[in-house]
Amino acid sequence: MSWSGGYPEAMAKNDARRQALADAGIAVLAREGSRGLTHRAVDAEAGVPVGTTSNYFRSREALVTGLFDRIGARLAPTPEDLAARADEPPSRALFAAYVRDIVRRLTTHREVTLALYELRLEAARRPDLARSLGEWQRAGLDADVAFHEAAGLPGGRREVALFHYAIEGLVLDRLVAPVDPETSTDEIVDALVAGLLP
Amino acid sequence: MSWSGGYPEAMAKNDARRQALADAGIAVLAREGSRGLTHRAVDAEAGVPVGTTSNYFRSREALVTGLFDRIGARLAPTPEDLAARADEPPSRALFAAYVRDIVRRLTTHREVTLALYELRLEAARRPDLARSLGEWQRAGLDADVAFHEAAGLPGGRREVALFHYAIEGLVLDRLVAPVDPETSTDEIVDALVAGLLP
DNA sequence: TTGGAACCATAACAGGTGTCGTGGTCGGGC
DNA sequence: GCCCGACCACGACACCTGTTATGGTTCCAA
Repeated sequence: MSWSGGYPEAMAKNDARRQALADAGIAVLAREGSRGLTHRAVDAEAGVPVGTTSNYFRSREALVTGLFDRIGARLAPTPEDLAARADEPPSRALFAAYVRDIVRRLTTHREVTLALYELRLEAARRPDLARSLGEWQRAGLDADVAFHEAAGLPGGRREVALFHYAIEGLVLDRLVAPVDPETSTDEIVDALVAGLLP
Repeated sequence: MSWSGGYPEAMAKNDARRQALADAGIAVLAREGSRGLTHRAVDAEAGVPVGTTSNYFRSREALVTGLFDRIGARLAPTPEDLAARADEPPSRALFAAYVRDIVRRLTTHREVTLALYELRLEAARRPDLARSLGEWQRAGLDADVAFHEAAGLPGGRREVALFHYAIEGLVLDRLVAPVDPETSTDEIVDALVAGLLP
């Protein structure tokens, strides 16, 4: 409790290792939940000696923040994701395919997506995290709106946001306990697009 | 819900107290997250001596299950909620009002709703909880579908499920970090109804 | 070669947590 | 009256967690 002597401010900076630890943390977060996310659990998951995670992320708060950054990086659409369909003429069908891709990406990366929901709840009670999360989400929405308008599709920010809500809810449902398992995810997405695209 | 058998033997049975503890647990779960949900924390929240929660819910798993039961009870629509608008002629506007009510109920009971999301994530990694949750959700959807059809509104189970997804996502967004704070929640609900009701 | 800085492994410690046991209190039936 | 069971307060204990300290290792520049 005597930090007056001054512990060297230097913190581990090996970025590859830090990233590996963050990935391990995401895995733990998805598998064990917020409750199981501890320094030692991340150490075990990453197969590194006890204490390593503690060296890289001084406090649990720092660890959570680090995970959030990494999740953002891992879930961000790759450039080719965006470019893939850029040369096709815009259409409702194209948009539907685009949204299907997003949902597929999220449900496929179950681990990362669940970890993100977990962090979202953490943000519900940590204002600083909420701010970061809000900025990140809004930036994502901005990009979606830009894409939307560049494609000449109808609807503005408000309408694109509707998809955001619906997709968030759909993915959570599908990842945890589907209420309507008979209907395929793609069908649902198509129905959403049919209704919500003006 | 199907597990209406007795409590595990040799356990406290005072239902009023058990319920009070569950409510305290919900408060803790919402405020501190899954991580902060401990027997002692519930004791403190409920203002009872240390050990009480442990007496009523022998293990943490039992505690979580108990909370889930209580949340179900607290979020279930009261009969008058359902009957309130039953005598008005069915219309899109009436349905919109109905959905607005639901969303308002969820966002107002921030505590309970956040706790429910928390449990949902817990269910993502505990199959037995996922089963209970699935049954509960499906029962809710059944009721919604019945109401929907009784009101003579267009659309079946699949369409009602779309509302389920959209509302889940919307409420989470609103409770944590709204991406589109300018638009009022009621406006959003109206837009969803306009689009998703066939 | 040597100095030192960054990086890493390990230990230590104070506190928190799940779980079980044990005795005490209270109220209603004999 | 008294006794029995339900209900409850409290303590104990082994384990886990966050955090900090410290000494060793590696590697590059002087």
